[in-house]
Amino acid sequence: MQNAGVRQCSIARTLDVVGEKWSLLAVRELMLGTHRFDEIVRYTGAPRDILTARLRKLEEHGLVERRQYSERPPRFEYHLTPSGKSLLPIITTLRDWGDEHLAGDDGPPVVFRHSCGADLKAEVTCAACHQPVRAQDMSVIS
Amino acid sequence: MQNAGVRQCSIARTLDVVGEKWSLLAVRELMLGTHRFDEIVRYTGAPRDILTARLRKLEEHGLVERRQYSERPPRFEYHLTPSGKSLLPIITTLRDWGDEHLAGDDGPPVVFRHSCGADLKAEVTCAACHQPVRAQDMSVIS
DNA sequence: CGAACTGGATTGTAATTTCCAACTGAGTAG
DNA sequence: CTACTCAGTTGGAAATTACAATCCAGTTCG
Repeated sequence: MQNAGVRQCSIARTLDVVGEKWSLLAVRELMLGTHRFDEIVRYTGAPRDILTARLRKLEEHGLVERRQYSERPPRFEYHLTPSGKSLLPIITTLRDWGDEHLAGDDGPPVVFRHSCGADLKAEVTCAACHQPVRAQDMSVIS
Repeated sequence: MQNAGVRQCSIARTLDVVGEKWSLLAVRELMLGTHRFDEIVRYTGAPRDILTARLRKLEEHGLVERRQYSERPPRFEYHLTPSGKSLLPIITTLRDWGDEHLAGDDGPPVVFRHSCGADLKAEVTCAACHQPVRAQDMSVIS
């Protein structure tokens, strides 16, 4: 047997679906309300053919829905499914990490507004005790 | 000017650092307490040369520290810096999404234990109102 | 009417990256 | 002396990506 020892886990499985360079940026755009192919191309900078492939893959996995909004000429829009929308925590934690650790010397960050009125700054908390989670507070169960 | 319109944001910047296939898996291993090159190779399944490149890149960006723990023979260990440890929310949200949406035919092997005693299940909450964040509760500020 | 333009791709080719296997070098164990 | 380990490096094939050009079916402009 080869490949023995490779850790099978949800992290790896998730990365297989959304771990490629342009996938999460496309998801970002869809969350931001961009739904047309050409706009996603423009705002992400992705090569058109790669973006096509990524959108198809996201569709296959049920994260994205391709909706025809015009029959003649055939025109399509891309929308996140509930499954795709639930990537929000991933997007926000990525954004927050970048905000904190990479110089935002240029351009306005992507800002979400939460329904409570504040700009959304995510906190990761423990579902059991509701305290913010820090690396030093956790250990591994092998 | 070309490339006009590409959205500059923290999400893209973060993905430039940790957005490649093997980077986050290497970070996962380091969080799990794996610190030796060969072990990381074994547990992630990454090609050795690619892993070398990824670790170097993470080191460049200050997420990983390369420590020599034996001079003769020369032996090294990799450790997360505080900056690297702060990727925890990203890792946990990726894991949680996978747990929820991708068939875990073989259980969720990577489990963190929070200091409160519970298995860590992350919740993303709004730092202002402390309510869990859902996609429909947020809007975009362009 | 014809010309240019738009959205949504597909295709072809070149450049780049990835994968894999083999090899290196400095030891250590038997 | 031989085998084995760690921590990579190297070389070449295979796969993926980038980028530009093309296509098609309308729509709008003049």
